[in-house]
Amino acid sequence: MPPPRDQQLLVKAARLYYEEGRSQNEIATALQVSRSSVSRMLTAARERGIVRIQINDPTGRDMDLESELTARFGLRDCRVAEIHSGDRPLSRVGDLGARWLLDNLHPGQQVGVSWGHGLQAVVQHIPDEGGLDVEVLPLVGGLSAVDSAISGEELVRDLAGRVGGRFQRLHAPALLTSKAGRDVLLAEPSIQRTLDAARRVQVALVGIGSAGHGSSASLVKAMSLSESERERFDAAHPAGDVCARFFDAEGKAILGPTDDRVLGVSLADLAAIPLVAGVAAGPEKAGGALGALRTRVLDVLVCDSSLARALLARDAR
Amino acid sequence: MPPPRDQQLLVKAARLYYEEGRSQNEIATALQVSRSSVSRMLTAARERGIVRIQINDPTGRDMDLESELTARFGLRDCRVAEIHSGDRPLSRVGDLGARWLLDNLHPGQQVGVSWGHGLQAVVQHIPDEGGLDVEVLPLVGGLSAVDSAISGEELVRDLAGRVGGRFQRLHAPALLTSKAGRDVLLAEPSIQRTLDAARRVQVALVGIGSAGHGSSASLVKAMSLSESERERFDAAHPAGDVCARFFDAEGKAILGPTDDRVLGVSLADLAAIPLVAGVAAGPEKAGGALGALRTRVLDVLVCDSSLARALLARDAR
DNA sequence: AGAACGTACGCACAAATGTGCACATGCCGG
DNA sequence: CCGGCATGTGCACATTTGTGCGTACGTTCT
Repeated sequence: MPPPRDQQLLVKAARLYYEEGRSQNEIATALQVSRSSVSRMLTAARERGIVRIQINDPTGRDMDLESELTARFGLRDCRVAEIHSGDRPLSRVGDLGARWLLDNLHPGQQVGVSWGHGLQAVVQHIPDEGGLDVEVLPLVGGLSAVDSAISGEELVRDLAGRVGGRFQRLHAPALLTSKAGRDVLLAEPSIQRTLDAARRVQVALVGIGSAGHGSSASLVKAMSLSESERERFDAAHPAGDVCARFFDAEGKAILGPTDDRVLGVSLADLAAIPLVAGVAAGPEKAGGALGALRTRVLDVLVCDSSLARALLARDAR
Repeated sequence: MPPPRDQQLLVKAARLYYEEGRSQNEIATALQVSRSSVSRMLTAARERGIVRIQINDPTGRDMDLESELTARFGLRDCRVAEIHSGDRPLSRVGDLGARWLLDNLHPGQQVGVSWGHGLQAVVQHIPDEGGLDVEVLPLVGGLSAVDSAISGEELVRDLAGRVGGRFQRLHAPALLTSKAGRDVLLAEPSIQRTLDAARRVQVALVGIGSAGHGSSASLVKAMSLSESERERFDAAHPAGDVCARFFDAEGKAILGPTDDRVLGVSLADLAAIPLVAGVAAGPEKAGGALGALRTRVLDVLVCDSSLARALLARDAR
């Protein structure tokens, strides 16, 4: 057999062609092969994945805000939906979130999701094509108390259906009325197993709650805090939550009874996940999103331009 | 001014050309423009970054081991140097590490580094070309007690010089003989500032120490532990360290006196950094590297094939 | 309004690229 | 040892792609 196509040579040809922009003729001379070989080598390089061509659609995105947010908050990636009057921000953010997820989720991986309107919007915008072979996991328990439209259970199943993957369920509520109650459930092998798997996902997609808005408000109610607990919680100045884990405006986790009654991954667990994306829409979420960014748990932010501007203004130095 | 080239159309053309492999003629018909316009649109798409072409050099890498490690330990990326008899593993790993860093470090970002032979090898393999405009920061204090060849101070300066960026110094030792001593230094504004900046880097590159080998051994000495402290430390079964932060074989951080005397970022700080890469070479590092992977602080591993195989064997399920 | 400019378009031609074919080379199995 | 068989190469030709030029159209400035 003749020597298998020399990888080294393929790489060299690809560099000359795609990076330095030389013609195949020049490359042929430089590498001492015929021009037609160069043509074939480049084809081989593309086929073998040595050359990767990806297209990145900036339509409807505000790249300036994206790079400012990326720099300011040390993010790995950022998607900002340009909102024109009349647009439904949530829908545009959902679209960008869906595209981000499809760009960053690779076959064979696991992905964890929380819940919320933002997440729901993302999942709705994922085309129902299947064939990705990923596993979808819930990062927190179910929420019966909150608006049923945004239940996590559904979201996990719907997402798995659309991308064409498997999923696991977490047969437990997200919020318990006591730490003891939560700990009993945590001891359940099936719950432990799912939660352990959730901690090991490669990609997590979470909604960002903001104090007093949407589910964040309902969450607090569902914990049925005593008066003193409630006071203690308020004294810590909660700014928002991710996966029902609250933090203040500086991004400091708020522990104590409110945290002990949550069944789901912790903020530290999230920090350990290689790629965590937060989704939020609307300037009223600025408080929560700012705190979330400062927890440094998020690697990626998907939001709309008005929220982006609010974040940059509030974080002004 | 006529409306700027329709982004939407550029994207559509790029998709048809690069993803579906249609000829420019077909695209011209489909989009109702002349073929020459299609040619120009594609050029524009490349210039505006809508189409990105990257080449990925698999030379000297074992892609099979890479994907196995990636899957097994939930990494975001992995580079495994194929070692043939006679190669110096460290040199090959350094080369891959350098290439990884150049692929993942973007202009305007900050990068944090620790120290060690592995890091030194990486820095040596970075071509002295400059023009990247990044800032290099030390993640831990200096090490005078350990082999001077691997001092972090030098590494930071050398790396900054090669990539052509700025750097900051941490005017303090990594290891103190008491927590009080460290806390005094931590209170220094200049030190606090640098360390704060180090916590905010977008990319971190760290060496992985393994208990009893290389600098890990010297580190313990330099802390001058009392007998009881030493016993307590050993009882926790240290498997290795990253940035002088020790952990056991399960990846659990080892706190206590040994940890309190370190001046540098913590494991939790590292977990919060969006992209952390660990570098290690040689199968004797398996213990430390396995623990490090299990801390889930690392997003990326750069190693050689013998270490990769040792890791997979030890982690067998 | 009209000049001056910048951008985009199509045509036609030149240059670059892809590919069918014939042939070389190393390996295997009878 | 010799005929497949698989892989790689160069040649010649067909197709595809890039680009200079003349033109059209909208914006801005005078």
